[in-house]
Amino acid sequence: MTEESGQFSPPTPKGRSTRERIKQAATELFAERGYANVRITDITTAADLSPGAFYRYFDDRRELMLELIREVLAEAYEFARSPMDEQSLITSVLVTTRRYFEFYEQHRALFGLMLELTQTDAEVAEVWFETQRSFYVRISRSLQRGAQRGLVRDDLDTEVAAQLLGSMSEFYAYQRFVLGSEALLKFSVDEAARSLAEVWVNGVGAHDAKADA
Amino acid sequence: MTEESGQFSPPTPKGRSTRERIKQAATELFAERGYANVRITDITTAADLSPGAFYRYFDDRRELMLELIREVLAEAYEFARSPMDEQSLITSVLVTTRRYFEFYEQHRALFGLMLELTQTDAEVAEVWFETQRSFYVRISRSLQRGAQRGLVRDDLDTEVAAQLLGSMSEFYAYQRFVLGSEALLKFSVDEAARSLAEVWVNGVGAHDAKADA
Amino acid sequence: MTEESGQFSPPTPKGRSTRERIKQAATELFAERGYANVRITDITTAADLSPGAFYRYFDDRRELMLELIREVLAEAYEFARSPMDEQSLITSVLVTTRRYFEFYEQHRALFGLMLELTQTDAEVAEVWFETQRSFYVRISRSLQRGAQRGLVRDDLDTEVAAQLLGSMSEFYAYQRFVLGSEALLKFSVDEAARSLAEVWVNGVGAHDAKADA
Amino acid sequence: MTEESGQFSPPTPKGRSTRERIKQAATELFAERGYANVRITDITTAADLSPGAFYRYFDDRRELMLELIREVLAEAYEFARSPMDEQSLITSVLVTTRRYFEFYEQHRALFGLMLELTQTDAEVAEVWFETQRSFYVRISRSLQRGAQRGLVRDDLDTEVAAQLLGSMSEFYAYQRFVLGSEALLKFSVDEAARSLAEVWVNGVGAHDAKADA
DNA sequence: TATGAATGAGTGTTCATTCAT
DNA sequence: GATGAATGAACACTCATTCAT
Repeated sequence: MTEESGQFSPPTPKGRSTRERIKQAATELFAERGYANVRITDITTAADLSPGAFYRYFDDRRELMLELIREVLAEAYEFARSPMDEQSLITSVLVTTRRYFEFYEQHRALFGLMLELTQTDAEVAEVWFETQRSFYVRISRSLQRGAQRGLVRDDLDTEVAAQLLGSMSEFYAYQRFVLGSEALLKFSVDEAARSLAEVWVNGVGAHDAKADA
Repeated sequence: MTEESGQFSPPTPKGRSTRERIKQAATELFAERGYANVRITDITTAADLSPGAFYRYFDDRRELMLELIREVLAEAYEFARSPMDEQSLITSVLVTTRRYFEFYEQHRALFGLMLELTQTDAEVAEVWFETQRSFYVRISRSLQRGAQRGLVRDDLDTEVAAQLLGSMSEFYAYQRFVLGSEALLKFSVDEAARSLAEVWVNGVGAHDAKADA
Repeated sequence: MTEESGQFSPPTPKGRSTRERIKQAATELFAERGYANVRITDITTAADLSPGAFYRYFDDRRELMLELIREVLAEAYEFARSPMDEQSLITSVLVTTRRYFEFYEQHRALFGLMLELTQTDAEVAEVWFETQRSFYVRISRSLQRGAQRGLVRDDLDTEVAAQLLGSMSEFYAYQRFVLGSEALLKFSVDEAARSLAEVWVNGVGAHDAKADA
Repeated sequence: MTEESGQFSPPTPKGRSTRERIKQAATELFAERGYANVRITDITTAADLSPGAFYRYFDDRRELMLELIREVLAEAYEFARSPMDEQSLITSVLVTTRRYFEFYEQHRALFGLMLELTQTDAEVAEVWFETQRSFYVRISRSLQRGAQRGLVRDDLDTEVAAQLLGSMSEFYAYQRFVLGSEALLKFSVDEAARSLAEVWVNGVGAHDAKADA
């Protein structure tokens, strides 16, 4: 009656599978119609359940949504913390970018959800920012290492640069995988990843720029 | 019965001012709470009107929202079409970026609205994409001119590059001005603009990269 | 301010013409969509007026409707009181029926209105019943005269017969002119009138029926 | 999204009984006040339900109304198709008329509803016309058989006659049972039925009319 | 005489949520 | 664990009506 902390863990296998079915159904529906346009009964119907069943597993739609987002961001966080390959800068960036795009595409439903809700839901914003931070930190560190080895301009503010470069990847992925922006579809994901790596590496690389000649 | 297309144009000054008041109130409320959390009566109350008054001027909340977004994007479109200064590449990018950030900050309420809704509302997506396209075209052309003058690498795919660079600016602006992301606030807008211009120019500039040495 | 009895009589010619325009527009709209589906603004729009103008001439929609119905029924009442031709019974009935159908067709909009509203509006029912009564009286008297001359069965209850015969004409007219019932359209109005007169005259006529032989 | 055609069929007995309660309550209210003056909350209140419950069983007021009318007309249709007694013409007509009046009186609420709405609702008109058609066909056939046996004038257009005679019965019933027209109440239903049968039989019977002597 | 802006009560409808079965 | 009936607050939207201009 009065238990209200944390998420409900069903004791039986049947219960656990039902809970998963709800999450699965919700993910698909959110992707199709957006959070605002999905009713709880839509979810239960899609999961082949009665309306009442929902409340055995979640308090409300928001709780379910938060759980979904937390899960994907936790995975992304791990992803961001995995060791960076000690290859050449451009290869390294390329590999990372490709993996990132793969991950983003696979979870596009939830990334879309996140972007629909960050402005409105402080908790969504918070978990997202936290994950971003870990990405930015990772990029920033990588840039610092590059600077030490003379591969990266040493006058570069690695923090801002990391934010900018991260933004570029994330927004490109958002537009491509979530919005399906036609303009971007002219090029393959791989071409985009390659261009991105080039711009990135050049953007921060040490060299004799002629740009302002 | 008969399709009423286009928007209602009040014949009297009083009507016109009321219509504007509604738009103003709505913009503010959308910014504060997000589209999904604003009721029509919230808008009319904020505009000091009775609920019914809304429907004299708009069919529904969506129509109003679309008009707001269309307007700001039309302005942005003009902005994107204004001639690019024939200065040095980096100065040019810097100036443009600053102006873009200014514009974005000033209209952050509506850009936020747009990002909340693109996934859900096809018409929002469409007008936004169209505006983006004009930005991308502009950037792309500018890169081509740069390549002809030897300022920009000639092996660069200017279209993808334009999309990537545009993405970087837009998402940075979104995170900074709409979400108010703390991580970004460590640096001033001007620093960000400067870094962005540098990364950008270097990213595409002709030079002797040492990155892969 | 406090004048509230009877209907408003506009002092100026312009006012009078506007009042008529409203009545005209209302009649047409009621015919097209039925009373329940006509808004006051529909009427004023059709009459090329602003919503407020309506209230200069009528208290509300019901008052206007009642006036329209009263007018047509007053005319019908006069029609019912006009002297019956002293011709042969069948010719007389035929002529009357034809005239009745003509009148009904011409005013089908208002007869339809009446039938939509009698169940609901006691005043409509009352004025209609009164008019019917005068029709029934007339038919009844005519039957009595016929009986005196040996043209009509003398065992006939002329009152009930009058009601039945009146019902037949009125409902036929309603179905044909108001509802436009397709089934009835197979025959011309004239054929229907002729058949009606025959059935009628035979139905009440003195004769040696073989029906129950 | 997907068109939900047909009516909702509650899976449990409780649901079925609630659905019936709504229909019952609606029928009574429509009879009392007319369709236009019955709110959905009036119905749910009368059925001892909350407003929302209505929508579990019906899409809107119109759907409910259509179902009620369809049901009564389906029953009437069966009634009209039941075999005609092979008695003397007048007895046969009398018996049928009495049964028809009984049926009409019993369902006066819905016949009233029908007449309020035929002008406005094309679907109501359609189902009504169809039922009428079956009545007319039946009368027409009966007249044809009578003509073959010499009981009915052979110069009679049985189709028009059937329409006229049907109209007479139907409208009489409408005025008497739905409107409760005072003028008609002077005579008992039985007297009316008898007179109607007489007029009817004489109206179409073979005989030596003196009417035009 | 006419306009059109504004009102606000009234109503239909949705949907998260509860609960008896 | 699951159902589905029922609730009722919330909200969108309509439209008769008033009134300053």
